[in-house]
Amino acid sequence: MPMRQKAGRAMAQERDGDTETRILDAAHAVFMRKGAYGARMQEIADEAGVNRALLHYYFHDREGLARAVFERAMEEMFPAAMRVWAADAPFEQNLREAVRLAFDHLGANPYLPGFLQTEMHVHPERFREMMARVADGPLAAISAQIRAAIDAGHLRPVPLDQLLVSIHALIVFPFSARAFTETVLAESGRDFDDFIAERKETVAEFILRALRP
Amino acid sequence: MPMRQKAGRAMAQERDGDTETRILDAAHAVFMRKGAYGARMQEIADEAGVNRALLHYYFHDREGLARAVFERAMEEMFPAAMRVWAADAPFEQNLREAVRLAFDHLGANPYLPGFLQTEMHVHPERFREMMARVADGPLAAISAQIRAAIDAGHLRPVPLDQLLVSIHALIVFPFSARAFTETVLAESGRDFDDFIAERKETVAEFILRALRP
DNA sequence: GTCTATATAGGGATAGAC
DNA sequence: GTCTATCCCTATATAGAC
Repeated sequence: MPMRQKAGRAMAQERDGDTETRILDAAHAVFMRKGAYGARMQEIADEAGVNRALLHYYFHDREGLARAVFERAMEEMFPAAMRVWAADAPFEQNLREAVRLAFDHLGANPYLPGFLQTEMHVHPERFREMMARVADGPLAAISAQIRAAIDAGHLRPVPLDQLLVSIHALIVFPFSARAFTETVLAESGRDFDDFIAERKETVAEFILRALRP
Repeated sequence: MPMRQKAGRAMAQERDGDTETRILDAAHAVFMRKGAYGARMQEIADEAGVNRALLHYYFHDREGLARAVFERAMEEMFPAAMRVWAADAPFEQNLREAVRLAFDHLGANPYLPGFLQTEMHVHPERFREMMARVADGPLAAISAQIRAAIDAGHLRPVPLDQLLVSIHALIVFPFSARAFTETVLAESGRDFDDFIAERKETVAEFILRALRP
């Protein structure tokens, strides 16, 4: 139902990219702040510097917009991970690299996990479908490497699905539950970015030690 | 602003508890499903078996209702944890017990983390204030025990805040990111409840191994 | 305390001009 | 492609009867 004719270049607002992209970027920004639910179409239009009606012209309705933002975010998350686990390096090295990469990406998009969280709660079907399309590759690659490392005796045998969830939990949770994290940090008086920078190193270590045979 | 005169007992709908409690329970149930944002007041009223106007009578507005549900949920979460960490047992034993307890509670309220997640995103101030009131005690108790165990040489020295976040991540994330978890489980064809039951045992083990000196 | 009926606002979506 | 103007619906919130 959404119609996207990119034909004749626009003339007016040439600030960054074409109008459709500007709207998408604006929607992304607002959704990160307010969530896909509490975001007002007006606010998105303002942020994009266009009229509310244009949002409907390009994305039909709020759902179309949410879906587009969601899909682009997912597509950006996983291909990067894909490359790491495709590498033919030892498990330990790949893990460290993947963790570092994930933290860099989330550090640059700290509200992404919260948004995805909400989306996955409101539209679990869409999320699963999307995951299957974009994340099955990387997940399979990680699984294969873990299995191989276990078989080779480098890692303690652990249930694969538990480990996959644990790895993601240790990376994503500090962001998705940011307010919780900050409560903990209030004690030590530490800065969130600081905490994340340190975590980038300690998490891989934590996982590897837990997996020692 | 919310007014709660519990004076004269009600006469009609006596099904479970007084009306205020029934409304609160209903709001809890609906919020778990739809989130505090997408929930309709009508749906809550239906679930409680009362009229929409009564919701306003007791809780003034949707925000008041959300706050009440949120506060009760938080107050139920942490006192239980409190008791465990107050026990004068070895760290390892307390950890296993606390993990088991947490999983039991979340297993019975699987959508609670998602709800809290959203609340903490939309009202970070309220969340922090609430955390300070209800969770600082338990957190301090855990911290003290970990520090003592490290000083005694039973645990590898690790940054305390990192560990606190990691422990909670490993427990909460599978629920808060349930759709993600289920995607992972789709591979192994396993059931969510099954996965959680197993996790109750493996997570403590995972943490303790990661902390070996 | 609990209901019915109603005021009111806010926002999503569309029609149509330019 | 982009804007203005408007329709319409939904949900919240209140007033007032019982």
